[in-house]
Amino acid sequence: MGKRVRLVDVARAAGVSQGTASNAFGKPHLVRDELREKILAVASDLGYRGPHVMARMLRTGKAGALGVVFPDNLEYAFSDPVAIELLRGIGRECARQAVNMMIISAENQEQAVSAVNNAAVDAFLVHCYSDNNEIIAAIRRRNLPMVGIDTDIVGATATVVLDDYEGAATAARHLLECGARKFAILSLQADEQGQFGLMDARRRGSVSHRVVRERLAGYHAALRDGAIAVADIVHIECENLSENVRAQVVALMAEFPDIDGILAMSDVIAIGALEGLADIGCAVPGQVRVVGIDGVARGARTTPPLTSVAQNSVEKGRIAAELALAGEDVAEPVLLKTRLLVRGSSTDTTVS
Amino acid sequence: MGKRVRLVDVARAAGVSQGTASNAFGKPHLVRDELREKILAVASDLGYRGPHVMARMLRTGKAGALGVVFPDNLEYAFSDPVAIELLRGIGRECARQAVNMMIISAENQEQAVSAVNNAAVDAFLVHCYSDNNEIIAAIRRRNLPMVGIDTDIVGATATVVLDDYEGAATAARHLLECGARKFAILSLQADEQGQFGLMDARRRGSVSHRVVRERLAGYHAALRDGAIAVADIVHIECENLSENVRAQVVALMAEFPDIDGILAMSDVIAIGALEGLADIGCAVPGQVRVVGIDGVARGARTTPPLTSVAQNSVEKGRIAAELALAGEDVAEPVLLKTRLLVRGSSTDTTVS
DNA sequence: ATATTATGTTGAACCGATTCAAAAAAATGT
DNA sequence: ACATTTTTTTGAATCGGTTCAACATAATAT
Repeated sequence: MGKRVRLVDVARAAGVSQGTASNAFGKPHLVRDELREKILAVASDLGYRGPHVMARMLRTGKAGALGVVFPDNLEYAFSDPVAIELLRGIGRECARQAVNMMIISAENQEQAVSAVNNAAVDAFLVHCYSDNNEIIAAIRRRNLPMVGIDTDIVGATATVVLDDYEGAATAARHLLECGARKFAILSLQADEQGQFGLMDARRRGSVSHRVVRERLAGYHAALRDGAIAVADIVHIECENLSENVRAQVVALMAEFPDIDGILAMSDVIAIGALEGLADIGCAVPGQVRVVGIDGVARGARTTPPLTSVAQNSVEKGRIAAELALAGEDVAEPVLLKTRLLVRGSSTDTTVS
Repeated sequence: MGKRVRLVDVARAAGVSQGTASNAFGKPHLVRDELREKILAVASDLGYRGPHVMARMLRTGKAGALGVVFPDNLEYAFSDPVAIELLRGIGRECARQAVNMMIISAENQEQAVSAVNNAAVDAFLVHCYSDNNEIIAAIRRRNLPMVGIDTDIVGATATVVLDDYEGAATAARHLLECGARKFAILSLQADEQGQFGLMDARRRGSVSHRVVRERLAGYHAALRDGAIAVADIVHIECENLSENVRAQVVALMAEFPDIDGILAMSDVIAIGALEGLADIGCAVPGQVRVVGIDGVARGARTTPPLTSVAQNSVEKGRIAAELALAGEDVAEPVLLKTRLLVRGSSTDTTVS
């Protein structure tokens, strides 16, 4: 049970100063070849395992890691297809910059705060929907670069968001062109708690999640331009889980059988809607037309294939990671463009 | 641009020793309430951000993080459904134990070695298929607990694997019962390089990936019991990507039109096979029966739904994380059981 | 041969906490 | 009032490196 061999032990054994021994490992070009090899040989003899990671971090102040936080829901990060794409993009940029990826994990708010406080990282990436959050406050206290994804966090170094307004408007315009006149909007949850079911005007007026607010505004603007009154739209707040939406849509169609256009704020929701419509034998796109947002891979395999306003989540994650690691303030949010992906759930004509 | 406020500054300003100031943060019960509140107040006034993470790590030697390494293929970790389930399980256990999850990321072998060397973690989890690897050597050098998933790593603290032999045998027995007599085995890649295409007996004899070796043995044993000669089985080595397998299967059926049973070593491969069979209008399960391994969610939605030998990858990840964080040597590999999930790709009778 | 520049090495300061034996203060028992 | 026990507080040692100004040596220029 000998003690760990330290750099100073190596230096002594090799008869050099500690500074030189350090350079032999960290800045090899500063040490004469012959001497460096001797030092390395001595180190190897002594069983030195190389510089102690934590000691190096303390001295240099660099952790070599990017913190990734999903405050809303942590298990969720590994089940939602969009979150996984985000992670893939983050991972890609981390690999490029030779930085590790620290996923902050916790079971509850309190634990998350201490997880944030104990994370040895150089910057934080936060994916969430709104700001009023203990965890965000803890991150802010760390005084490290912090980049928000899909949300405006007050005091963030940078923010990366989808052009949600325009994306939603595109979806709505598309359904109008396809001939839909009676719309249902299947919203993502509007705030931390979520009140699933019919969404009245008051609730729509106090949406705290940026994504939901913007998409709602985009839908409404486009529909108004198509001479649809907002009051005639049915709004439903959904959990982002296909299974739950499926049942909600069955109920929705029972109550409002004349609905012929469904605007879903995510593909997961849209897929749930397709399943629900299939359950009640409702023809898509014959009777009801459906369009989602995200453009997830699975949408290509549903029956009918899902029309969606696609985003590039991998790239979103990558850019966010890049900005976080750069650490420089970016005043304006980075706005990512969407792309309409027309498939069978909105119109028959484009059967490939 | 003042310097960072340190604990010693707080201690001085509050008129207490540094030790007491430290306790006020880390071991509150050791400090008189009144005094602790005063220290915290002074700290807050001075703008102290709380104990420096890296300094604490250096002193205590605890990183509060679990390293997760995917040496074979890093982008892959976020695209393979099984790997994601594994990550979910690891995340779950990390959350339970209030430990963060450090994903080691790198673009190449060399970078990965230094990523491993720079990771401030308390233990490593390695998911890969074989041992002869620079990265594994680097991890071993760190002298931290190391748990292998799906592979035997020499010198690992513990190993968690599927009961691959029995699982494969189950799959083969099932197809025999369904009446298949002429078999193709679609193998995962056999070693680091992978030689995709027909797999001759020599190559089958020198498989370095444990998973492949075991599953092959399991298939063969069961088929031999069913009076099928190994020489009559067609072996194909596949990349674990549905798209590639799809084309391989089209070619396979052209060359061996009498094949009526396909044993796929993963569901991703099996799904590719279903697609390829659909391309050439081959009836499943009428003409060819297919069974995969893994039991991924998507298998429930293919046409026909995929029969598979299911494993619980989430639990596999969770157990591995638990063992890594415990850090105690476990001599025998932990063997996880499989469960046959009969669906439409192997037999018509069980249409639900 | 001497001045100048480039290269290699040294040694002490520093990064910022936690820990623990010992001292001080407060509480309890007789 | 004194001895004993318990609770608080202290202060210095320690974790294990990296950095940088200063010094020494070697190489090149004049």
